[in-house]
Amino acid sequence: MPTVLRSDAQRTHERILHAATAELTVDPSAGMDAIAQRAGIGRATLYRHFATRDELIAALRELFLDRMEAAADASVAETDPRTAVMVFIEAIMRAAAETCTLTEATPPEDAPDSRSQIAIDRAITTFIDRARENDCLQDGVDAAWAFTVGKALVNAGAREIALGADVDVIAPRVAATAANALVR
Amino acid sequence: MPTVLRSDAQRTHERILHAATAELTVDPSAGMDAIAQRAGIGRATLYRHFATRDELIAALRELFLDRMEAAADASVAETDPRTAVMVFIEAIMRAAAETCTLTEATPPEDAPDSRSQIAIDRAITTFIDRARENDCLQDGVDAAWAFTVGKALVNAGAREIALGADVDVIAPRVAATAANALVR
DNA sequence: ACAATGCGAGACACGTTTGTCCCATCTGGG
DNA sequence: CCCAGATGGGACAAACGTGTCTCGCATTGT
Repeated sequence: MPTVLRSDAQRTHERILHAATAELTVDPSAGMDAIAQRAGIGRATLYRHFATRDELIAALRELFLDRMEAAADASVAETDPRTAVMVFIEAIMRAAAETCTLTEATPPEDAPDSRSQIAIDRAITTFIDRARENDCLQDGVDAAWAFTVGKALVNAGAREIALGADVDVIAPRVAATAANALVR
Repeated sequence: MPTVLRSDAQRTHERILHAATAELTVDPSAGMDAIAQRAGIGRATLYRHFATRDELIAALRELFLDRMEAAADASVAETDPRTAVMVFIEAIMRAAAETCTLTEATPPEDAPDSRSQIAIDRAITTFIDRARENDCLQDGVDAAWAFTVGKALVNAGAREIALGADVDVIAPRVAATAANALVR
């Protein structure tokens, strides 16, 4: 694998990311064979792009964290708590539908993920504090629970989409549901 | 395996159900080895109680559907939509924590599950209709979405509990969050 | 106490998945 | 045009999970 990819190889690379997202969202224990097949490539080619299954999953996770970080930054700008949640969640939802997955069976492990995790935690904390000030937080919601609920709903939405539902109908719906769940 | 179990065998049987619930909730692709280990028994013993992994999962599913059916019946009695959701979800949540799991990677498959599935569908439909009449349904919520959201939240809660959280704090919290998400 | 039953541990065969390698073939960019 | 780079397919070993079996030891219930 040279340092720069040829145009067709780059296309393949992205097709893999997309296929892996869809396949793993539907079945987190999907094998390399199933992923390659969905991507419409040979298994050998898949291994040329990602040496191991773990490496592929790590790449997906990395990509997703980037998108999440961007969504976090964008949502901190929103002053209204409810709008902030909706912007944040909808962005994440669309990201999850395109090229990424949340770690389902594999929690944050023990690695703190340094980089993006921090930005996300900060965004959530900011949102919680702001909502608390405005007294529009639902009872019993704290940062940890907000994260759990958001993750659960986005995963559910991603699953729907991977199963054929339309992003443009699911994403706003997930955002609205999350907002209702967390904010008064 | 005789028709009636000896007292110790019955204890083992329940320890298996409990351990399998916890293990599979955390990692849906957990192997028989991991389950046996968490139950504190040998792998051979596990196979004496459940001939195959599928059989174990089917038993779990069956148990859970029973509990869900009971919860459904109880919640139809509630006239207030919000209360109905909370009663329903909290009951399911506690059931999921004890001896059962929702099918994560394995959707309803193609088997309609006849028996309990019907009672559950009926409960959800009843609730939706009633809520719509009272005009207290959140925008964009229909039966399918209510099911998806409920499932996602209960799964998330079950995961927290399997990871060590207290049922008595999680169950009401999940119920409240689900109610907020679905009902105005 | 004793016989039936349940249990743990380990060995085993089998199928599936992972990851590697090779070779023939196709394709993109200079 | 041409060749380095990319791909597909197939063969392969190793690792892993499943399910079966056996043997010796512990527990139950009478």
